[in-house]
Amino acid sequence: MVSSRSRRRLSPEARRGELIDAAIRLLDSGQDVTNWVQAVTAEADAAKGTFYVYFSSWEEMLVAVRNRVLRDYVDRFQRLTESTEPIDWWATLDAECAAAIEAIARQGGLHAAVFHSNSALGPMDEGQQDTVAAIAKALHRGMDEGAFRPVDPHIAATILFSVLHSAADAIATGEQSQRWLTVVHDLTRHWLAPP
Amino acid sequence: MVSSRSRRRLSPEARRGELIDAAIRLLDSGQDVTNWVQAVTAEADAAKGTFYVYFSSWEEMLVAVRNRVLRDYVDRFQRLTESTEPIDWWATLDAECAAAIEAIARQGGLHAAVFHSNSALGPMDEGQQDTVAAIAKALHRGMDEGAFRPVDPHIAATILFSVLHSAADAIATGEQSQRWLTVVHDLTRHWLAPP
Amino acid sequence: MVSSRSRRRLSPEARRGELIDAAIRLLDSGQDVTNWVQAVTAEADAAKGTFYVYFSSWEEMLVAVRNRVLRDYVDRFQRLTESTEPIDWWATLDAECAAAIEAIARQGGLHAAVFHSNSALGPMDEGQQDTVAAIAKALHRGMDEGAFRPVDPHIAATILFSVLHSAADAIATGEQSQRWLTVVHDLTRHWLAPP
Amino acid sequence: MVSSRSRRRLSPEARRGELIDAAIRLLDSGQDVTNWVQAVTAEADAAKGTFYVYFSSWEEMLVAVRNRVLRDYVDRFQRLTESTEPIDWWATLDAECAAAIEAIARQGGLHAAVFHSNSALGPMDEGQQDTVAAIAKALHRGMDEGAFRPVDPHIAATILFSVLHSAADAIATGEQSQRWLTVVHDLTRHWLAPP
DNA sequence: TATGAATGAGACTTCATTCAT
DNA sequence: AATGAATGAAGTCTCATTCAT
Repeated sequence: MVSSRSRRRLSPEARRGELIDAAIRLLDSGQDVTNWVQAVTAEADAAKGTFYVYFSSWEEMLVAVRNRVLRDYVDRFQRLTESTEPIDWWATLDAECAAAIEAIARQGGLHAAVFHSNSALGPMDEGQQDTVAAIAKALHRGMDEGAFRPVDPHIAATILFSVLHSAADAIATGEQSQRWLTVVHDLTRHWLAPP
Repeated sequence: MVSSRSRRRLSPEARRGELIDAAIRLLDSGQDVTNWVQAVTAEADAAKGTFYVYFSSWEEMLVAVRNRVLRDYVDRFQRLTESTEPIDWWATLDAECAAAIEAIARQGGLHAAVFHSNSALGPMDEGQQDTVAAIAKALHRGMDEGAFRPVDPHIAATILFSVLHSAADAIATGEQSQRWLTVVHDLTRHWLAPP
Repeated sequence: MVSSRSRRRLSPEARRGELIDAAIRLLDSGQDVTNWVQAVTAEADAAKGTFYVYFSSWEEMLVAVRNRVLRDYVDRFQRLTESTEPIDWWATLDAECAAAIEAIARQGGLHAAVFHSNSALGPMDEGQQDTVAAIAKALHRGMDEGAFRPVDPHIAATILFSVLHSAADAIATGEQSQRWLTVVHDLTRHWLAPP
Repeated sequence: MVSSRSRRRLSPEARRGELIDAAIRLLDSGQDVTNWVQAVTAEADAAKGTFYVYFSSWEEMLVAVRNRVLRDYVDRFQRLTESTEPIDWWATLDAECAAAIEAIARQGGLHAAVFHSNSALGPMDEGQQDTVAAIAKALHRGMDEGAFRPVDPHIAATILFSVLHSAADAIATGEQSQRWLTVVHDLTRHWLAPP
């Protein structure tokens, strides 16, 4: 062993953050890790025991990762909903779809771990619900302003979320992103545009 | 405690079938099993070692389960594609959607295991691809016959598959199935009906 | 590693017995073991995992050891109580005291582990209670037959048990057994002999 | 969460004393503590590291606790031995027995920890020997003054010590203290009273 | 073919102790 | 003197898989 790490004393937030960062990096990398705690602490240049100072189990870390990942989405849609400027809903929808697909497809392993994990967190856990709720709120406002046809916003948001995921998964496994973007664009137009 | 079972001699196919049945029952039950081989053999009233007579690893069993589960779907769509009768595409689509959602929602754990499994089989594994391909073929014929608007059949099938899953997941976690069926119906109409 | 142990297949009772034997041997040896499961399985020429086939934790093994050790005592006193022969109570008492002290002193580590363990088993656990009860019953009969002064049999048995332990501990740490035997003899005479 | 404590500066003796007090409180409480250093420092409202400023290991703390606990007993018997007043030996013996039983029974966990500890300190460790020696000395003087029958004082003291412990254990687990006191009283009379 | 006792690598976790601040 | 974040050796336990019967 070469890199004799010397005790790095950090503030709890900093260390916790470094651990989460390391976990995201590994999750994202798609490597086939079996010993996650060991791998993450190595990646974060910390001792194995340090992990358990901040997380009482690997599950708890997954929750933290999930929260950090979803926060991004929630924030974006929240800003949208709270904005007082006039919004070009269709341009925004297209942009968000493209951005989401691109982001998910890029960090392949991460999203699989965060969303497809068959761990203690069931399908549709809290974090995911928040995201869907944020999307629903935005759609709701778009309907109020007449940009979208009235449909159940919660269900529509859930479907949208799921479609974007499909697209990203497909793109991540090698399908052409342009075709998918076109189809998604076409789907949203036909589905949500007012007559 | 003397077990009532002692060397039940079965034909290999029968024994293998019993093991798969047992696995499906357990997978479907949604119980939090950690020790799968042990649980399945107990459920099938067989000894642990017997498992390895028929499957060389747990992964192999998962493949067998997956194949059996997907065969259903594939068969239905195949029959549709091969039929020479005239088909009422919209009635068929509605019926298939409703049936799929109902089936997936009912057997919650099983589908999670088969589709969301984070095991060696990646997202969009072979079995799933077969299913999607079967749906795509059916959609394709529907387009040829003018019932559906022309869209990329593979992508459309993938999206449909994913939407049905979302619906089933939502229903399984307690949402009202009627509302979802309505929205899915509405979505397919607007998306796929010719102008 | 040299002694490549080859899979020895034993009946569950035999294997369980071997493990308990090994545990008793080690406990008795007084060695300072930290990793008991590892040490016991090595001593029993078994794999570590085998331990957990028969005991779900080290505590459970301790209970088994305790039970086996105490069974001896209980049996002896039971035989005494159930005998229909006339009994020379004082000769018997002296003999039992000497035998008990000798046995306990000989297997120093074992009794310390079994009785002084501050583990989940509180002081005066079930096994110990059985032993005391067996002694009490014998004393009771001795009183009935007029050999002993009437005293509370349960309390007297408890005290006797504890005095014998003290004696054995003292002898095990090097004190002269003859002096102790004399004092115990003298104590029982004065305490229990009828006026 | 900002702790209200911040660098309470105490004199070394005071801080050491607080730590021992905290340890005694916890040991006495009978709670099932696994993490002693952590528990004691929390109880003493000090930081974990502070423990090692005053004790170089947990064993050292146990020694300190033991010394403080045994000092009480030793002092009482020492005073007895050194007193020049005439002593009513039987009244004193009864009183000491009752007091010891009561004290031990009350602080159940503490005495178990101090006397039954299966730690590095064997049975009959130094502290216990001091106590027994102090009792022996008192008995010795009582014999010299003709109050007690001559018996080996060291052995008698050891037995007495052990009997008192039995009584306390029994009372602590719910038996009636009055019965035990009576039997102990009766035992000492018959055993130690001159003819 | 069927069995189930046996295996052991390795995952998970703890906690006394250290040490930079 | 006091702190508490960091450490890592070492313990407990699991479970897919093997193999003697």
